[in-house]
Amino acid sequence: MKPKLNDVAKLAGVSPTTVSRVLNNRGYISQETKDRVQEAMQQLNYFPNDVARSLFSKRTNLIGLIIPTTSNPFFGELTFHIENICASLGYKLLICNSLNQLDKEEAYVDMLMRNQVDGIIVGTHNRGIVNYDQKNIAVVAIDRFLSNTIPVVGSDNYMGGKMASELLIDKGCQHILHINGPVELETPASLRRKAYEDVMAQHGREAITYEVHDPFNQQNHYQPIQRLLDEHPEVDGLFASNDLVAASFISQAKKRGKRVPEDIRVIGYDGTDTTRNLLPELTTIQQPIQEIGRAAVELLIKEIDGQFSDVPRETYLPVKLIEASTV
Amino acid sequence: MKPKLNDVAKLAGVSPTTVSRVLNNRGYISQETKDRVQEAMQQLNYFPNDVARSLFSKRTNLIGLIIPTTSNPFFGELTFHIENICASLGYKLLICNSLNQLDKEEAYVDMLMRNQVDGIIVGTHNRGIVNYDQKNIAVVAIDRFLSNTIPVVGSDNYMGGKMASELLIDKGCQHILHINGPVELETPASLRRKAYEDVMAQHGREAITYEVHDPFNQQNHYQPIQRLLDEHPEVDGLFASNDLVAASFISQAKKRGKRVPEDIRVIGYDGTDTTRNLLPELTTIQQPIQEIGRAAVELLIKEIDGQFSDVPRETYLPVKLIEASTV
DNA sequence: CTGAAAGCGCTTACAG
DNA sequence: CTGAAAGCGCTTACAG
Repeated sequence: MKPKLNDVAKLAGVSPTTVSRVLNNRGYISQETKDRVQEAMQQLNYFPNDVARSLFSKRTNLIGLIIPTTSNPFFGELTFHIENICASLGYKLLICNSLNQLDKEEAYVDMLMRNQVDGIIVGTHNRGIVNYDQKNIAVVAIDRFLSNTIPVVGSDNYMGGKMASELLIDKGCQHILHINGPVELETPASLRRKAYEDVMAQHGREAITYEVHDPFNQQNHYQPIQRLLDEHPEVDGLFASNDLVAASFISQAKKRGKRVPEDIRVIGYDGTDTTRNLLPELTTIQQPIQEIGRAAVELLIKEIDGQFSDVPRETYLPVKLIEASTV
Repeated sequence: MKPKLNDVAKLAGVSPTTVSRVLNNRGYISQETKDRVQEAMQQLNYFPNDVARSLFSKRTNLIGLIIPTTSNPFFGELTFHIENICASLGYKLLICNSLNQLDKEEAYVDMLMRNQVDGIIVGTHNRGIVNYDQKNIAVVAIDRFLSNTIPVVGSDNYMGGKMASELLIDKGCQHILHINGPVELETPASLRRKAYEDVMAQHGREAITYEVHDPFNQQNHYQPIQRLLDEHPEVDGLFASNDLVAASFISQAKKRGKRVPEDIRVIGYDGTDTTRNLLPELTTIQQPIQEIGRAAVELLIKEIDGQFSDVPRETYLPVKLIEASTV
């Protein structure tokens, strides 16, 4: 059987109270008993049961992370950074891949609540249906407005969309199209689209956006891209709202004999390490993923600690243009 | 305050025992009290505290997953599938990115033990230093021999290495080189290398392997690949032990004016969805990631349930050649 | 400096 | 069919 605090107490010839005290380094204890207790712990190979501690303290140091899927490189890297930062601050991560499915997200939130997590970081699309406000728990959202009170962290989407669109203009493209996820005004990411539309308007161009329904599922890229290429054979510039879609577009365009960048210039969004490794030719707007993760965790912990007033409602971190050879 | 079981009991006018019984649907209870209790739970918005339950049951339904990093597409996808399968079986995943650092891995194992996880899935390289055998906990390893008793799950590495090497031979390559991680005989993945060496020997060729020290860090690809290209300008076939290294190789070779596949044929290993999306040209050996995840979880749960005799020591799942245009 | 008691929110024998 | 009691492994007032 696993040794428990009481076993240590007996072996050391002290009360459980005393063992707890040396464990938590709290209160006055003579060096002698401290040594004796520590030796007993060593001898028994004792380690404390955090479940019991949590029951008492009402703190689990557990954080729930709900994202579409770690399979996606952006979320895979975000998860890595968030976990890393959590670990350095003494928090542990419970991971939930919702695939943007509402029923799954709800089930995950229930699970997290029952497990008494101290807070939740949400990076999914649920059209605001899951009501986090009523849950009475610390929440931070990544790139998504969940409610009027839940803080949002993300990249400077408008600036990113602007930089991408203007770059295509500067390169002399005449027919610049855009591919994005489903329109949802509540998402900061739709600002990428807004920026594209604004830039087009400024230059007297028509803004044409095609929608990919679930951008995380590669299967779903095919159809809209085919339609786009069919309906707009004149396209000579494309801004995709994420790198995977940009990659799909490039493949399909090449299959039609189009050359990139000679015939069509392409720019993506995200700039993950994985994309940079696998497709270094892709010009893209790079999100500061580590910083987004850090900000999300730090703000969440402030909420957990009750310092709500220190938490800004919106935090947008700067993006960076990575110009490579598809543009 | 969060309502607790006792609050429900009071509101329903029954004992806590009864509430617990309807919660767990155990024992005989009249339909009437059942209804009354359920109504009280609804009214108070009650949900049970799993921390308290775990303390009693000595079961957390928590599984720890230790991997190098979810940033890597293989591990990102593996994590997704593992979490998915866990969720469908009522288990939750605590994620640990060790970056293959021994001290981190040890700290994570400690943390997991204190949190009373029911089992651990390990997918990292630690040269067998962390002694999982002594930890007295259910463990399954992904592609790694942790000890004589810990079950291993992985792809059929030898077959994969053989298929890759033979394909290059079949395509007429004369100078086939290999890039792999650090040699460590304890890892099943070194079978990819062994297969390459065997195939070369069978065809009277010299086997030449270059090592990338930490294949998960793209920075580390550069030097060995440069050396390879400097020292073996005659190379006309390359088998890389993972797709990211293959991608790095292709980029660097192209910068030297080499054409792929005309001058050098290249084949990778892993075949993740992300690679298939971003670099569909890459010929690769695809691992059955979902099946690996499923097997790992199912075996772990068998261990947790004490059915140790049903758990095979080694499970290797079949790989698949995906032939595209780099070969 | 140290210990006995009560309690964190549940569950399960044991009675009735 | 239902309840009082004890306990899961810890921690913290409260005494001394």
